[in-house]
Amino acid sequence: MTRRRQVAAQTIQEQTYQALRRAILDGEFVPGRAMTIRGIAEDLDISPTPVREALRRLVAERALTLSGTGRVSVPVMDREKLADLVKARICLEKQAAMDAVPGITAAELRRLVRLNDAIDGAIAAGNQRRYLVTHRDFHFSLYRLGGGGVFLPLIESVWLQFSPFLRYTLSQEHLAQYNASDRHVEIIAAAEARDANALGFAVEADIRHGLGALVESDWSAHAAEGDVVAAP
Amino acid sequence: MTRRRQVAAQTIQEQTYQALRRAILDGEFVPGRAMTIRGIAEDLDISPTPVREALRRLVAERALTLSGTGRVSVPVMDREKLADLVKARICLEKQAAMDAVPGITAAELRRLVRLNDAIDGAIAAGNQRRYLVTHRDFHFSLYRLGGGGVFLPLIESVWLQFSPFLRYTLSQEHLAQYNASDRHVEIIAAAEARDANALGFAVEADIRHGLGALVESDWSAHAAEGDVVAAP
DNA sequence: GGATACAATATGTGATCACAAATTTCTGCC
DNA sequence: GGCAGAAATTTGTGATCACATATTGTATCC
Repeated sequence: MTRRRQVAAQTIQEQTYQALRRAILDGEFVPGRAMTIRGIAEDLDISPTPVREALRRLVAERALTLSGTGRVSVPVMDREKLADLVKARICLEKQAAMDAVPGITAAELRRLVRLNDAIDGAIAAGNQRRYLVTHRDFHFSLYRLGGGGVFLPLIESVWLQFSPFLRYTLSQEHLAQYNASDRHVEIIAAAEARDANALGFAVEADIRHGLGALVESDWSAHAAEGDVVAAP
Repeated sequence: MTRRRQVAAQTIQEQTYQALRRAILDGEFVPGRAMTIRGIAEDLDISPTPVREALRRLVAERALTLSGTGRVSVPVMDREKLADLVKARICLEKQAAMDAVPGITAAELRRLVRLNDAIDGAIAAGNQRRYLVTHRDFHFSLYRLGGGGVFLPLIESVWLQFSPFLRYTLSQEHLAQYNASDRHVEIIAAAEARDANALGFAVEADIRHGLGALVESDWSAHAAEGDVVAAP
């Protein structure tokens, strides 16, 4: 594999970044627990340089946080931050959904329906990781339909910030409660109707009902820092 | 200087990042013109490593863009992107301003007044760079008063994306037009009244009247890529 | 002047190294 | 067991290197 950027070939740095990003989004790193450059490099069987650069990127995107001594970890969640992430999601994702309306096709609608079915399946199976992946895919399939240059990176940064926390916080009860009132169906209906206002409101309601409900709910300090017992 | 993070000491990487970030915000890099790691390292009299890492951060923050061959440059502006940046500013900064209301003090209000005077001075002097600096300071002095963990980095990323373009686009005419209807005075009045709704609307009006007005205005392709003749 | 081919030079990338500081482990004492 | 201190080890940082690729410069031809 050459080192240059070609359509299929990617730099080691980019591959490392994507692997770490995916792992963070899927909640594979315990919040608060430091990772080491050399540890990741050994895991991936590469030199530390691309790891360093990938970590820099993820810190810049707020997926990771840098300690006073240069150590890197997934940040621990707190209630104020969670409330801010909900607000950020609402303003950004509402706008992104509305901007997506001109790009909605029948194929995209079918995709959304399929993904929502997959979300239901993940919840029924109690599979948190699959829930995170399909849920994320559902939302981003919609937002990607608008212009992707400005809003998508902002939204991605926000998702990087709350997803690890979700992995350790969402109980079966939360998921069932969330799914009992399926706002995704409303999102799909508004998208089908190409009604930007209804779509914006449906996305906002989904966020408030989902992540927003966690702001006031009871999650232990351990869940915020990653419940070691519950870790896979 | 020790390499560890102490209250006063910063890593070379962090200093490099801050210097580059400042230069980008102040429009010192011509959009579209590639910079080189070794060039910056030579300018700053350091090795390429911290430059690489700083550039990675700035790419992640969308201040810089990476070409297919790994080259880094300040992105060229286009109309759709500018419109999206305006939308992103409105939703993010409106929320951040409203969240800032509980933190407004008399000293902060005096600071905003002083900064608005400085903006007027920069416009009267036809000093674009000073305008960019004071204008930015005005806005961020307000937004910093709310929780800084989520919204500030998002807003900073957006500002990193449009500020270089402003440097090469804003004419005296634009600045005078912008300042003829001083929305900052309205922002200050709403802040003084601790009226979150009025403040949110004032911030939105300011953005629409300022950056928003540029979406429909006539700026040449050269300005989007940085007008070499007009460069300092 | 423009196009082409080739040579020279520059560039980004990943690897490796050295070193100061941070962290962990070990030892001795109460 | 807890605490303190020392020793050992690990870690992040910046520097440097090698190399494949990209870019620039030069020569030649039409």
